[in-house]
Amino acid sequence: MPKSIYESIYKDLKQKIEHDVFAYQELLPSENTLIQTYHCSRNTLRRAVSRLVSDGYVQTMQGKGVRNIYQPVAQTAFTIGEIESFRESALRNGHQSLTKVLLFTEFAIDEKQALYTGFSVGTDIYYIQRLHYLDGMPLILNHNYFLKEAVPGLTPEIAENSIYDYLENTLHMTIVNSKRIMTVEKMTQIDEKYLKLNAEDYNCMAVVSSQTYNSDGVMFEYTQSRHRPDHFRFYDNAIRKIT
Amino acid sequence: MPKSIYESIYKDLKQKIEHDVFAYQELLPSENTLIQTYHCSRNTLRRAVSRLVSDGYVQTMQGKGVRNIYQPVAQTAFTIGEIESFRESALRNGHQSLTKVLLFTEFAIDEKQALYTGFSVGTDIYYIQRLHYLDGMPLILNHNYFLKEAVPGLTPEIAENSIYDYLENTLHMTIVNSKRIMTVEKMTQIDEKYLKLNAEDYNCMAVVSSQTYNSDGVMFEYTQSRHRPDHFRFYDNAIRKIT
DNA sequence: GTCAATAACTTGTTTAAACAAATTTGTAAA
DNA sequence: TTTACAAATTTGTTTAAACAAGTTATTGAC
Repeated sequence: MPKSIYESIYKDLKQKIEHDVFAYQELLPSENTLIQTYHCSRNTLRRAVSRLVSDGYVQTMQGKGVRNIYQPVAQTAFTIGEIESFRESALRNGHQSLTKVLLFTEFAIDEKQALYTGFSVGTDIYYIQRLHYLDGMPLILNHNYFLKEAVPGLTPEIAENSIYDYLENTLHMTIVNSKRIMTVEKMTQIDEKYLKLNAEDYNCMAVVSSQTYNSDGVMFEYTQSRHRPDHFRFYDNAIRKIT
Repeated sequence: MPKSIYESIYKDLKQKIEHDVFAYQELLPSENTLIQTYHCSRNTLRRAVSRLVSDGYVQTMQGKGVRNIYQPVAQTAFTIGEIESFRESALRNGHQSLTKVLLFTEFAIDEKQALYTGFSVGTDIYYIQRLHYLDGMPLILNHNYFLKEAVPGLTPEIAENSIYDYLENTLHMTIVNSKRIMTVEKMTQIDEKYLKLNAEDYNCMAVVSSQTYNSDGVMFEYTQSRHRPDHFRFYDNAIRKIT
């Protein structure tokens, strides 16, 4: 339920673009026209449009108009590009998801871990290994490090369902942003074992390391997601920066 | 040279954050304070700050303030995250770059190519294969498809230096945005030959496929960049979307 | 001292207006 | 018809103001 005007306009325009109300390469109605359509101010409309620009849906051209450059992406099994849980992504793409908890433990961060996680030495952590299945096939091996004091009462049962659901709906935490780094790494024996891949085929994994912050500005999670390379796809839209 | 006020404020704040004028997890001065510092309106200041949010540099908290969450990333040889040429990226990270043209030809797009490039069937294209070296080591094998009518007068000599330099400074084209998809693919014999990797080590490549648009809303380039997996790093910051 | 209400301060949203800059359209002269 | 100029249309930038919503500091009653 959008709580602001610009969000609802953004969602409406986005939906119209996705459903071909405006053809590819066609110009959207001008700002003045859209202002009358939505009965809003120019700023509010422009705020909505600027988000479509960030999404790579449209492109604004001074003096000309706003061009629709949206083209639907061919969906593979798992496509990421936003902050969403495995469950959400699976649902959105119409797949069946299952999560198996391999390990659920807790410890304090040591010096080596502090380097790659970003947590301070001595921080108390829940460490969880989970295997995510999509339509019965193991796709992602997750190593989660959750800040213990920020995620009280976490249990293996919750981890088997959706931790993010617990965070947002039970603890009422708000997830804000997530810094992610994508790399390619050698497949380990653990990867091979759980993802049932033989290294003769692929011997690499797509690895997404992320640091996630809540609305208090606290980094409460570090996660390394190891993806089956043949079912991995990362989408991004970049806007040319000003020099 | 920033042409607008919000850009110069953005750059100044960004530079201050990178140079530790504000400590990690510290609050930035309040909007009112910064307005007085920069002698600008609240909207202009907020516009600058919102870009820092997009960059993952700061996080705004209603009622509290703006928190610095910037942490410098450990640089590997090649880090991407913005639209920039190989040359630019190499320079920025203080490395020596060299580009070798392997193939320079032209043809019309067929049906198969239309599917993955996004160009229409029959479109005239410059097709270029290039090998990018960083500090003497071959890192990236590029397959460029340039729209011929948008890039007139392209030569192998230009391709050996910087095509983007030619586009921007000679043709005065403005590059606006780029849709990118990151995947992991099996190493081909061509990859193996030119990147001098033996498949016993890594047998995969990090592949970035991109469609790039100019300021006229024309997709003028499709490129597949095949990266050596052990020197590849893709940085991204995601902001939680509204549902 | 403790607690609750109030005030002050912070960021978030929205509107209105003016001017700038780029493009397209219309008009009039050649 | 063509050209050149002016006008209209489009997006881009900036300012000002008002109110909303969340957090923190202060005040005052007990």
